[in-house]
Amino acid sequence: MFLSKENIDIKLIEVSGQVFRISDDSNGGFVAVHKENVLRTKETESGYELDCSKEDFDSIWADYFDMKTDYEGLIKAIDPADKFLTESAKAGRGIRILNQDPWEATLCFIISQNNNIPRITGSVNKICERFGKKLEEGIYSIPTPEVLAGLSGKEALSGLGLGYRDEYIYEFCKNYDVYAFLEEVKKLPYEEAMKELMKVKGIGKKVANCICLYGLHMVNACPIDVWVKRIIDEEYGGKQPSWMSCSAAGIYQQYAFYYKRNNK
DNA sequence: GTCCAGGGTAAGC
DNA sequence: GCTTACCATGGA
Repeated sequence: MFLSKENIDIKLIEVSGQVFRISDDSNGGFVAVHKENVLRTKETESGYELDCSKEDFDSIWADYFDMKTDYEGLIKAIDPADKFLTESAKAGRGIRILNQDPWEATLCFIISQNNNIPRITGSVNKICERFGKKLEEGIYSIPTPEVLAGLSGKEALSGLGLGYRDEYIYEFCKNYDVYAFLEEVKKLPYEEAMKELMKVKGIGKKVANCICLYGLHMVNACPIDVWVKRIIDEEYGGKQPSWMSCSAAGIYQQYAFYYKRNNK
């Protein structure tokens, strides 16, 4: 089906640092993997040609791409006196906060700590290839927590570039009923969800905020990493701007993160 | 060789 | 509560 390019830009979403399961394909399009679904898209002038039916789009991908949220309205609500956020939203218009699978977001953002985006993507691809389910030629799902819990030890995760994070992943899968745990956390208000997530060894404040934002779609969650710290220091004189604690903080954070990392 | 990357833990104060 | 050493890895 055809998806009109109204406040959605898959290229920007791909490079915005929120997801590690969208990639370029060999002929100018994109491949997105969500749970065990694969979506191939080709960009045209006015939108995207998607290789799925309207029924599949409505039941699977519309929620994934967060089509119900009014991003245009959020951009209009930005204080015009805030030059940095205004510029960020202008540059990042089309970015949306995906509804990733909660376990996918948890795994990817545990890997993300003290790491960089190309390396994170590499590790995620490798762990999918080694332990995930083959969906198509060269495309694998995120491995289930059960599969990882069934390994003989964290040593079975070596060679994936995980570094010291291998233990965090293995122990979490071993000690928790991961899906049930994340479902319960999703029902909690933000502050309590953060508290529960941070009880897990390897999940601190920043990673917990990423799980809340990208996996549980709590868009008030505002992950503060080295780039957002830089934004606070260099763009706001060291004082955290009020939008970082508003009800859509995570969405504005995404525009700002993208702009700071790519354009400045 | 050093520095950095979407940080967190544990130990020390 | 707040600092600090240390953690594994590859690219710049």
